[in-house]
Amino acid sequence: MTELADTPVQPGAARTQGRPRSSRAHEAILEAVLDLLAEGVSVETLSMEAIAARAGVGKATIYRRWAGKDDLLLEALVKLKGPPPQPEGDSVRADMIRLLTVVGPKDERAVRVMPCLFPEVHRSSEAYRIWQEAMAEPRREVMRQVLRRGIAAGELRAGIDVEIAVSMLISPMLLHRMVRWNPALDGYEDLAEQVVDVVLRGIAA
Amino acid sequence: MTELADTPVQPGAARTQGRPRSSRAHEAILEAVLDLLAEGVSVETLSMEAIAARAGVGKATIYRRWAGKDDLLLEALVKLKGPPPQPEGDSVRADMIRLLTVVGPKDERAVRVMPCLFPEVHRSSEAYRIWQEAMAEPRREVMRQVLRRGIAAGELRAGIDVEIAVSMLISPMLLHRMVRWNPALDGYEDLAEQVVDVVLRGIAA
Amino acid sequence: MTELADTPVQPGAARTQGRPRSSRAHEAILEAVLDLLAEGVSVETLSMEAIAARAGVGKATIYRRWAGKDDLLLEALVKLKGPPPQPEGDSVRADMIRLLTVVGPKDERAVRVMPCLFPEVHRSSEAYRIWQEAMAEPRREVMRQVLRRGIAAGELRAGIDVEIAVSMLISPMLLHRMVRWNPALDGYEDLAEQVVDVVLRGIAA
Amino acid sequence: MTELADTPVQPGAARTQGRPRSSRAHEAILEAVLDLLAEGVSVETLSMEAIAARAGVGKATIYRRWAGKDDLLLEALVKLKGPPPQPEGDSVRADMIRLLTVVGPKDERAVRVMPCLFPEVHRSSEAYRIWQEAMAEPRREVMRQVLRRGIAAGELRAGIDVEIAVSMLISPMLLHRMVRWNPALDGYEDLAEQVVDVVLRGIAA
DNA sequence: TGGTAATCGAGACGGTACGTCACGTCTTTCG
DNA sequence: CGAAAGACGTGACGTACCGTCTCGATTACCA
Repeated sequence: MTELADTPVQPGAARTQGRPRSSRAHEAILEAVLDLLAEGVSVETLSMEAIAARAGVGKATIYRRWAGKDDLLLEALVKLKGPPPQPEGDSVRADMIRLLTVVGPKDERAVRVMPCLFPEVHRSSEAYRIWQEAMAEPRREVMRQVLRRGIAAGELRAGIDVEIAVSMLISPMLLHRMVRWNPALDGYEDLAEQVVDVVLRGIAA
Repeated sequence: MTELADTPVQPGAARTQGRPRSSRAHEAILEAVLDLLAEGVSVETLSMEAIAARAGVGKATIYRRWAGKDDLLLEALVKLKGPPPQPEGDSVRADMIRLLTVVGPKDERAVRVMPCLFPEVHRSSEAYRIWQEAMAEPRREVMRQVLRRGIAAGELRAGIDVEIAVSMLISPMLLHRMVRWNPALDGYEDLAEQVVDVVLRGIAA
Repeated sequence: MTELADTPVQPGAARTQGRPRSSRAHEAILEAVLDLLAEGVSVETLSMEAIAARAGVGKATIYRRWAGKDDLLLEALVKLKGPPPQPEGDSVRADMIRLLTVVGPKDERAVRVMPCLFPEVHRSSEAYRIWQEAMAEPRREVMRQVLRRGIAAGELRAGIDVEIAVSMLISPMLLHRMVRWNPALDGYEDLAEQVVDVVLRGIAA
Repeated sequence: MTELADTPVQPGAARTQGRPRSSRAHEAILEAVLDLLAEGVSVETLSMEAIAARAGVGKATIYRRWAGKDDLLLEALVKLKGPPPQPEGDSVRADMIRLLTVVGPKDERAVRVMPCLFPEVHRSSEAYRIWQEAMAEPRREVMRQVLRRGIAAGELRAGIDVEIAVSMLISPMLLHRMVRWNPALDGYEDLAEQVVDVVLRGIAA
């Protein structure tokens, strides 16, 4: 295969000498990971060799950038999820329901990958940090703002604990999407609505 | 190593001829899995060879009993968790809080293993089935009964959806224990109390 | 590929437990080495992976038996050379010429491999030992006997140093066959004759 | 590392444009090769990357000058050996013994490298050519002259084959020095003398 | 009581993937 | 434009496990 072109990655970094790292290779690797996952390869059976072959890249080129499979997977997933959705401000209830139900266009792959990140996130503090910063915290922050707006508007009680409310809203949805924790909920198309209703009533003014 | 004795396992099964399977080997294998996990071996780096060596058992003896690592791990975890706790019936609130905070004596190992089961549970329908039957459903059932008792006693509104309430109660605790999903909640020793309070107010009569 | 059958190798050795090593695999590996060499693969470009693939064997099966490529090559060559030729006893001169010119049926491969053993023999004392015992010494011994018979018959001077004579007879032939050390000798079909004549005259009675 | 100065090599060559090649780099590379060998790195484990690093040179700078490792090694060895010794003319016997026993000051490295050249010399006709021209032929030529002088002086028979005599004299010494072909000769400090005596007697007038 | 049959620990089997290393080439910046 | 630096695709290295398959040696049941 002909070698990848050479747009440098990290142009302002300390490394200035030598041939710069190819951004095309970088992208090709991340794309290969997501492609293979989309084709049904499970995260456990996903091999670095297959990724390298699919990306048309040497294994060393992957290991030059990421410490291991988990590291790579994490970045691929962060790239996949993209920025969190923004509330429209109609009402706390409507905003919340929308936030809990938005599904990105490629979320099919995300649903497959996310459960596989749990072991890694549980084990590595670095993975945990990335995961929190890139995925969890931005989404929590959006919900905090919605709740605070509700408090300011008098919809919600002033003394409520925003963190707990956020966790209570997201957790059931997350577990349901990820591992279908309670099969009895499978029929609920309006699960988000019901969760929001219970929590909002629980913290209403 | 000297061979394990041979108290038969599955004494009433169809296999009647030949040497019966050693129940000592069975136990030794499960113990080896839990020991290795307790010693800090992650589930991903846990190898069948290490298990066999630790248990003083041939690899074939493991594969004769379980289909693979996931299968074995699941059984080890079920054995570890034991039966779900029983409510004492004081009040819905007190029972719930107790159910959400009980920690078995060996739960240190369980916390380590559980996140690693998520990928497997997400992928394999058989693992999902076992996990639901042996771990999730029994615990959900206990909580359902508490809630129904609350309805019968007039503490809770009659029309509430028990399944949703159960999921809303457990999910934040589960995610917190397993992956510390919201780091802001780390300081809450009374997290269970607060979650229960919000939900109960949300579904109060 | 179906697994190789299971005639044990080293039947009297210390290892008695476990599945015995397959002698078929052993043979297949050595054959693969010689086949690849015969097909023109140089010793430097000969890879363990190619050997394993050709032999239909896992790489571990090779490394279980030999420490590395050199070790394996040495055994393959010893197998290739076979036992040294035997003199017929006509006369010292005729016997010597025959010994110096005999070429085994597969010597084409031997000529290719032998020069490649020199670095290894020079570096590893173990390789040196095997090479001496299996290849060099048996051939030297045959020549010693011929010379001693010549002394006993009065053809050769009694005080000659047999070791030096042997080295002087073999060395020019060896260097010529292996690296064509002196290109001016290329045309000599009767090189062995001439070498023998000079040495015999030099040590004649 | 600071760049090497740039005294041009080949000042009169066709390349006139651009920066001339640094003769310092050339020397540094050859020195690096010999240094690494002297430090015990075997020829097989000697890597171009290590040479470049030791010489403070980019790999491309090496490949710009030599086709590969063998090419480079050959030049390093030729540089190491230096010109062949000159006979003093006392007598054929004394000259020969001196020629066969001279050991250059750095021959320690030469002894290590020479056996490693055999595979290369056997395989590559280009390596063979360089080796013959730079190392073997000059030394053979010196010995031819000594022998011819002996013939002219009536010391040696007129009809002898000089090429064969040369090969017979050098070969046992070469094999002994390089691979200790016959361990029984290890104790001979006067091996050269004995070899010369046998050959001279064999070709005496 | 002696044969039959399945299991035992042990470890070799053909494989796959690992993470590293070196190859020889290519692409930067610097002098 | 040559220099160093170092990334590139390639491919072999030697190791670790995978899940399967012999081995000889134990057990139990059943005749």
